[in-house]
Amino acid sequence: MPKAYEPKSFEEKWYRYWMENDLFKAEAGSQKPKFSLVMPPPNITGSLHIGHALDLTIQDTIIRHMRMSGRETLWLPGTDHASIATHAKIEEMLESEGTSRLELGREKFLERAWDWKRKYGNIITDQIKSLGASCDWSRERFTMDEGCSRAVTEVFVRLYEKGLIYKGNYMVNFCPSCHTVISDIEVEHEDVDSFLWYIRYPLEGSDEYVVVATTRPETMLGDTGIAVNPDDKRYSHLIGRHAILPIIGRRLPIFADDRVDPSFGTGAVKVTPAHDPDDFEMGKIHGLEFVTVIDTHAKMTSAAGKYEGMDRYECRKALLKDLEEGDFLVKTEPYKLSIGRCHRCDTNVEPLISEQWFVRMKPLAEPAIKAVREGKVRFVPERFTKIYLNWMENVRDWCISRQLWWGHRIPAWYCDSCGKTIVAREEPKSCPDCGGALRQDEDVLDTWFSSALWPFSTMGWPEKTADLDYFFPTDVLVSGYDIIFFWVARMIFSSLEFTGREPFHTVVIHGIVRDALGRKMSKSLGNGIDPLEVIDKFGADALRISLIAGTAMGNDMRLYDEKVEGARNFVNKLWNAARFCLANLEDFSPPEKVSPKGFAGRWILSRLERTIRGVNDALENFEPGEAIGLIIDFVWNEFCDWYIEIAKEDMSREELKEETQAVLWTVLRDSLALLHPFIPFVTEELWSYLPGRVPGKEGSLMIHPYPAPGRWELDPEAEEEAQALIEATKALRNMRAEVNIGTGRKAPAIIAAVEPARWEKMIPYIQRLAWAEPVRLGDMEELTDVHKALASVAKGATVYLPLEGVIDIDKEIQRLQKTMGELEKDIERTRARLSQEDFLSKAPKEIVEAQKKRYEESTAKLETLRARIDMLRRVN
RNA sequence: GGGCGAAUAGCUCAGCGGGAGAGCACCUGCCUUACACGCAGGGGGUCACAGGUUCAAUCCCUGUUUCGCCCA
Repeated sequence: MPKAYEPKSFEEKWYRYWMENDLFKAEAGSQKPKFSLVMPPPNITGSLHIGHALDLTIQDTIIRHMRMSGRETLWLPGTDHASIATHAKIEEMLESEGTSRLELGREKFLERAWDWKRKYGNIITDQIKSLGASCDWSRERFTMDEGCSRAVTEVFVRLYEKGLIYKGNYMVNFCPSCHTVISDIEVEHEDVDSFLWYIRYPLEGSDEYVVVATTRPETMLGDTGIAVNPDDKRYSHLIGRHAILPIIGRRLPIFADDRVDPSFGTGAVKVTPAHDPDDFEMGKIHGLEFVTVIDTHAKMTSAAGKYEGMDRYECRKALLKDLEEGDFLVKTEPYKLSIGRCHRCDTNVEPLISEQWFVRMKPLAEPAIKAVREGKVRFVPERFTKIYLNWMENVRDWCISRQLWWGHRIPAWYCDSCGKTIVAREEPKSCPDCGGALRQDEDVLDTWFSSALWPFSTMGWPEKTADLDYFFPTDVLVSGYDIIFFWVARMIFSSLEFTGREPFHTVVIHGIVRDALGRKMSKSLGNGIDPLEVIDKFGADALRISLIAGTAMGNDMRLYDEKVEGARNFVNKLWNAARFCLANLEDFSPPEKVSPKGFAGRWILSRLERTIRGVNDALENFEPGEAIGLIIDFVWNEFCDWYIEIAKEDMSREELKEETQAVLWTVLRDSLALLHPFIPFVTEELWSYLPGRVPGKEGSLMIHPYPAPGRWELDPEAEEEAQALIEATKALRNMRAEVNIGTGRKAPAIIAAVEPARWEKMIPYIQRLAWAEPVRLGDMEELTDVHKALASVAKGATVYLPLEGVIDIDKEIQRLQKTMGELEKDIERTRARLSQEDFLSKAPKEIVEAQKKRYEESTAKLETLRARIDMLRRVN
């Protein structure tokens, strides 16, 4: 075995081993209770980023824990076609080849896209493997594969037939750069510093004018009215009159509408029904003309007159110049305004009127709200429930069509002769009404329309399959809070609508991984951390620990090298602890039953039991950070720091050797098992060296039972004895450090105990742990005049460090007084508490008892110290 | 404008009604035959502020401040 943890030497080997032995493979219809998870499908365009690594690590921890706990587990992986992103990628590629999708045509374009998918689409799945993800690759799915596509069509047709999908002309968000409409939640709002331009509109048949303020002057070319608030006295005389649109010369009716905020600008607003959502509403109500002046490429249309062909911002510049020259521009003032940007490309979104497909959300949202309210779907942490409900309760219709080619093409056909629309599962040959030729809708569906079906489309829905029957509904869904609306919410209502079941009963929400400075990782900042590089440098297990430990579910976390380094150091510690154990287990074969007689063995097993209980509790509550923390603490600070050191002593004693071996073996075995869901590679590697491991795949740690509560005896007496030993050892080490006696250097020690008999067996350990030689044990009552020594109090004993030569009495008294000071503070607090009637009567019994015990122990220690100081003073 | 989260050691963060914790950093001493990716010892905190509930508050409630996020 190598002297240090070298992840590269075994990670690949074990993943291959698990795969070759089908250990990730789930069996539908198994006798065991099932536990299933679907993996949020990563994008085929992307490579594994640190957010995936976090998401996957949490899932793998959960699924491995459940698998070891005896469940038939399915973790279903797959990838997402990512309509916009992939489409853009292919277009980019075509552009670099000097061609374009329009030149190529739809069919050729799709061929290229599929080629691309086949070539690069699996990069990410291979990367997932390097993390150790134990998902069932035999069930891997792709949102555009045959089955998932059939589910999409089925869902579309059913919703359409139910009247829950409709097509219509509405104001939508158009991304001029992606050149497609996007849904409301794909628009990101940001406050930016801009201006408010005040423009003078002359009144018809008069020298007067009305001044309107606007944040988007270029849209004025499409103005078809002016609105004021009905209660605004300043403008009531203008209602019913007309203004003349500068430059264009259009007559604009002036009307009242209570949507107008009188405190905005001058209180009079220009109305551009074709380019603003509020104006769109007003335009419909007041029967205004709709003049589109900006097209889908964000260029000015012919209706913009001389500005035709200009980009919207170019037009703004030119227009403002013209307005100024024509004396129409009254003033410009700084203004903070909220702009909408495309989620994917950051381009300013353009509100446009366009004919698109929508999902009617209200009827679908209702059951989805109910399911969460009734606790049938539970969010962890709970606070995300409110976020979900708030969104679902105010959800607007979902625009699902996209002006792209890569994706699920909308199963709608139009008859050019009679105008009929046919929505069907199979392509119709001709118009059923008039027999005319049909043409399919050019658009594809929003990617999220297909991922919304993921939990059941992947299991074969709408067919009745064995997987669906056995593994659906799934149990848990793990996801980041950034896609609660995009994905989680949509899966819930889709599943309820089409399967009648909740897709999962628990949604575990995690935060996002940030850089060392707490910044969100982004391509533009270039601050992304590549998980593969981290794995290469520190190992997958180290990365996994650093993503899980020390963070609470739902909170953001920072990641940086020092953190991973710390995690790696723990794995190395485990490695070496195992190396020590194994080196001492060469002639050992596991016994039927392990029940140590010595206090040390009883102690560490008792601590192990407490750890097992804590870990199981934490995992049940989806607190993997808490769980791994408990194990690390146990392994490092109890097993390594104390038990192994004690075992070194016991191994040298023939009568204790066998028992000690059994304990070392047991604690190592259970620790590896406890750790396996978190750090699968190194634990499986170490497991393979463990005596008693069953050969073959049955012996894999992956399927070894997870340590469950009740495995070992709690032994408060042994814990107390160990505590006393540890305290005495620490007291001695402390005093030695005080007078610069280096570690390893032998120095005598004296222990004056209340019950010396109980300390006799401790002496060899104290000798070893505190480099004490010789150790003299005496009765506390009798051993009171130890001169020329430093003293410390431990539980039930005074510990002396005798020194040759003269000790500095004043300094020693000072040191003891410092300890006394701390004790006094504590005693005072407990004393005050214990003297309160209310405390004694109202506080729980255990608390009162604990306080009493604490008071007594502290007072005893204080008394000892006081006596010691008196003695020193006397001698002096 | 509405909602959510954070505020705890120099830094990063756990904890959360009864003794202020970890890792890193820092200081001191050690290559002690598992581990220097380590060992031993140490310093360091009015748990943001102000009220309230309680026998008891870092933890629960109310308000305030600062920062971050989501929604409109």
